[in-house]
Amino acid sequence: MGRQSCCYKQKLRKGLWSPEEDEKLVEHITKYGHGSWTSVPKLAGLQRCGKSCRLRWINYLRPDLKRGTFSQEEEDLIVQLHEVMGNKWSQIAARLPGRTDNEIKNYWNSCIKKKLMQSGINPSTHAVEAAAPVAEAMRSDSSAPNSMNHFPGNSEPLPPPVVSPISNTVPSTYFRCSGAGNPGGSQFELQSSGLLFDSGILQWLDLLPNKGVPLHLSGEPEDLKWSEYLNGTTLSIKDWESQAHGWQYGSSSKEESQAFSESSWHEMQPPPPQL
DNA sequence: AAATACCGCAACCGCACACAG
DNA sequence: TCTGTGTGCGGTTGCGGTATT
Repeated sequence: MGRQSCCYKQKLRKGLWSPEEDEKLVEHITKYGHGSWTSVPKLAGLQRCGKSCRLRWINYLRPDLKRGTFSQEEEDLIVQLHEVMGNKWSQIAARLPGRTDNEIKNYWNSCIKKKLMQSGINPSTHAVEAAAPVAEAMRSDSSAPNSMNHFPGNSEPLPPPVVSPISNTVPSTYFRCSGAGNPGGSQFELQSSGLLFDSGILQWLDLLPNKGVPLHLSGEPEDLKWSEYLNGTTLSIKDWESQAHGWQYGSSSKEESQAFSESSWHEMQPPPPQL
């Protein structure tokens, strides 16, 4: 027999929040901050447990929440981050400004998962299991490059392509690469799991210590250059972001990063993402 | 129009961890 | 070192809206 919930013990309200409750909670936190969550309901005059208040605030009432449907770029980023982090929704959410872990989790389970499965991709492993899109065909093609900076049939090293997530394509973990070395100006696709991550290019995602640091999504003028990765001048995403926005991130210690993501978001909001 | 199925999302549950006493 | 408390996280549930029959 499991233990009873905190709400049961204290005979507190459960279920959907009323507008009045929301108003009380917002008013209290706006005035005093949340401090200890267990004391919030008492101080705010709510018949709820602290946990419930915390969840309501984080997932629904926070003023910096974006709401609305996910953009294609957000979806792309979620897929890429999930490939690296797995079901670490809070860590993924920390890199998507204005989105909550719960929101991302729901979106993943209700939408992205299905899309991936329809594309023959295992949403857990991100491995291609069925119908092979272009990238998979390239992978198994003996003429396919064994190094990223070569194109099939071209033994010469190539000028750096610009990498950006493909929009409106499924699966979304593919990158479209274009550059002068791309014969005929056509585009080819690489699957991130097979090439970008395996080659170490995207391992920085793993290493990122800064929670709450939004990733730059694709777009001008900050597209990543492969040569920057290949020749060792790769910026960490932190440095890159700092340079791009002229904004220095704080400490990377667990405590401070947590403090950033949890309570200092309103004081240290980074520049809005270039979506 | 009514019944049913389906889906998305808000909220709850329970576990793990950190920390203070 | 142990214990209790607070907090955060991932998984799951169930409600309400919409689509379909």
